[in-house]
Amino acid sequence: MNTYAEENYLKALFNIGNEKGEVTVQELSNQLNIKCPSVNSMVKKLAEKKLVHYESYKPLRLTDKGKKEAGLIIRKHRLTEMYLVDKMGFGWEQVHEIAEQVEHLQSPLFFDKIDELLGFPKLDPHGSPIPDKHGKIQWVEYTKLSDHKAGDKIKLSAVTHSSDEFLKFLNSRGMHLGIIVNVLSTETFDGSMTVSYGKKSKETLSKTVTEKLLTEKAR
Amino acid sequence: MNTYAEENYLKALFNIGNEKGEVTVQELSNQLNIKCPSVNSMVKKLAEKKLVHYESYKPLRLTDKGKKEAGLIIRKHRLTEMYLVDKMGFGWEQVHEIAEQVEHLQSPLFFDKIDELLGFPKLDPHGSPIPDKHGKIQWVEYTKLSDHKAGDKIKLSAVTHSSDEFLKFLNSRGMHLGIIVNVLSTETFDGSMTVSYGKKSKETLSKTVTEKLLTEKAR
DNA sequence: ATATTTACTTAGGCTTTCCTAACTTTAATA
DNA sequence: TATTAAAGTTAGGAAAGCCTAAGTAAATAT
Repeated sequence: MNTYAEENYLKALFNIGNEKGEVTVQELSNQLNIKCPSVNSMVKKLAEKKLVHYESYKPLRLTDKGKKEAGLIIRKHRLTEMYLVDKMGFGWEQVHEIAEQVEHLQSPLFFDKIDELLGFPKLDPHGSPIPDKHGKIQWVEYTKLSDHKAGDKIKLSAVTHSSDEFLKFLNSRGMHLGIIVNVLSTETFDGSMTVSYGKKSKETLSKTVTEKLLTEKAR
Repeated sequence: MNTYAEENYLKALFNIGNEKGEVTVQELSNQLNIKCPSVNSMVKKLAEKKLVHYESYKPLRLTDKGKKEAGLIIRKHRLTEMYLVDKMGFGWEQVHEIAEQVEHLQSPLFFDKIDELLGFPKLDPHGSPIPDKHGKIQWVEYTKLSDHKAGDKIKLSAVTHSSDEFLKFLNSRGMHLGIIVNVLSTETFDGSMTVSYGKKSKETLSKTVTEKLLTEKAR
């Protein structure tokens, strides 16, 4: 069994690894708000537990065992988020903080029940895939809204960041998963994009926003 | 804010204090499975935080502040148990373990929502009172089944122990809160009691059991 | 009243997980 | 290529929370 601290490292390793491929000590340090020397020694400890491939001065990688254990923590996180939104009535901007704590609970019974009550969901409220019981993730292919061009008609299917502020921003613009977005124009200068969706006939979104929005072809 | 360990001490102090009035280092040690010297130093730490009245070689008592904070933890515990039973379909024998972990979550939002979804319950699934938002407990007057005599007709309203085994034992006998119990006879030799309830016309219960069952006058 | 048992306390140590300060290795730049 | 900057590492230390061994106070028994 891993400690609370170890679980947080595994999760961060997993998330950064998926975004950027390789994980550096410094990125882990930033993500976790823990200084590099501390990260360094923890990572060596995880290497001893065969959870991380570690070589001095080289980037970090999770082992298969590490990936599995990280996946199981993320599974608990995402199941929790889904439960909080679907069954308890929380907004998608409220659930990350709570799930961050609930994910550390040790009770297969509890999470199996959540899974069952939700009908074995495949995605969390932010559109992220929920790892299966073996910690395996079924990747879904999304394209960033920022990669689209005028005339494209796509469905908003996921967000890459679940911070409170970002999601509140989306709420204030009436944006939620499932909406159909029409790209009206793009601005090469700053990468901003003008779109229409739902009742909004014209909204301009900065690149900071559009690159955090993931889409699928509208069908 | 108190640590996880501190919260467990506060809770134990509160529970033992309510059962026995005074709390000794040794009882805390037993309850928490932590050796006396460790308990001693933690208790001194809690005294510095003004949560416990501490004098060398004297029994321990929670301060008002300590009682309040302990009450708030127990509130979270009992709200959680109620939620697990009422909203998630767990059995009353399954929820203690889970609530033991959930009670440490720091999220007023989460527990307020639970409270609301449950309709602001006053009792948990074991009949224990749920402390209010100020940590104050509304004591309910119960009498032990073991204090009753032949001819008494009472309602089973609470249990004093929520261990898995004890509750499974009650389940196996078809006993649950709310049943009306008729005391048929008592045995002075070993304190055992023969009762009828529901579809059971004759069941004998040992004193070990009857003194853990709390009753109200049946109306 | 003294001796013994029991309960509590002190002393010192260990592990986990974090820190700062001071290197060392690798990568980037001149 | 030599230098500098950046990233990673080692050394040493602190706080939390536990432990065992040994001592002291209080309660009990003789």
